[in-house]
Amino acid sequence: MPDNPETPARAAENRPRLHGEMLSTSLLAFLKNWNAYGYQLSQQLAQAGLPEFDSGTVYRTLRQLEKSGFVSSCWDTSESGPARRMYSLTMAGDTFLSGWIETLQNYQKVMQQVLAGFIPAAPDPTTTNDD
Amino acid sequence: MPDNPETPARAAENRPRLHGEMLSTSLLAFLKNWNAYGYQLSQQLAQAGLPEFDSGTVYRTLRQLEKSGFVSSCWDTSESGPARRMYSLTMAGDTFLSGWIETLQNYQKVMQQVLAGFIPAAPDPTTTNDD
DNA sequence: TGTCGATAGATGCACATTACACATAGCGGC
DNA sequence: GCCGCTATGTGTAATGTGCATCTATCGACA
Repeated sequence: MPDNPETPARAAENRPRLHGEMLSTSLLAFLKNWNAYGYQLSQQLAQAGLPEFDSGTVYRTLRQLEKSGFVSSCWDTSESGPARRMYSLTMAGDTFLSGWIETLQNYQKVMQQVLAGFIPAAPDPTTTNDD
Repeated sequence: MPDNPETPARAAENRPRLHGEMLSTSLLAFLKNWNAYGYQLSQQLAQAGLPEFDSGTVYRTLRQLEKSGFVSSCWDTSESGPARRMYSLTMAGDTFLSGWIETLQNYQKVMQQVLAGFIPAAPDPTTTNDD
């Protein structure tokens, strides 16, 4: 039994988080058909019903995606207000996004199968019957 | 454009990874209907078609899940060979898993809607037409 | 003019998470 | 004894993340 539920494991909170690749791929998805800038994307993530992401993390993630070659950016000063860094999806980003969609669908399929009991947890040689 | 594609961004590889909460929740799902131990779970993740996870990470993740109270464990010495740490899902783990499934489904729904063009990327006040 | 708030992007710091290599130990075959 | 497989774990460096904070533009308002 857990002796200390006071651990810094943020997963222990009530609200599940789907950070990491989830944020990256959400951003890529939003950029699939439209160009957008960070502030905009940050708001849309929240509006879409996804858990809120830290805006600093969003900006950083976008720069990382650019370094990886999945998006490209340029400054947009056509509107009033602070300049915006407009992002657009690259071919590499589109390819990566497709691969992710595949992986995600497989992941969800596995989850459903496991939860439905279609995948037994013990095809191993030694254990004849667990639990 | 990315000046240096040689960055350590492992996302630039061809194979998308779904680490983080994905590993935790996959483990919780496998433990939903059966008890199992780390070595077993590590193999089943690969057999299920999910990307391979580092076994050290699997063991550490299981300990973290235990600290969070989502799984409980006890040593199993009934079989020959090294002792196994048998894990089982707790009520808290089951609750967390349900919440995750919900979040995951919403995420995938959003991804599909975005990719299908149902969610425009610019409900903002200033920009009238991006791109 | 000066200040405030909203927009827009970015960084510093502390800590969490992860990959990779490696360590430990039980057991079977030779 | 030695090796390989099973089974679990650790050390460490790199990376990721949340939070607070910073810069800067612009409009409103006193």
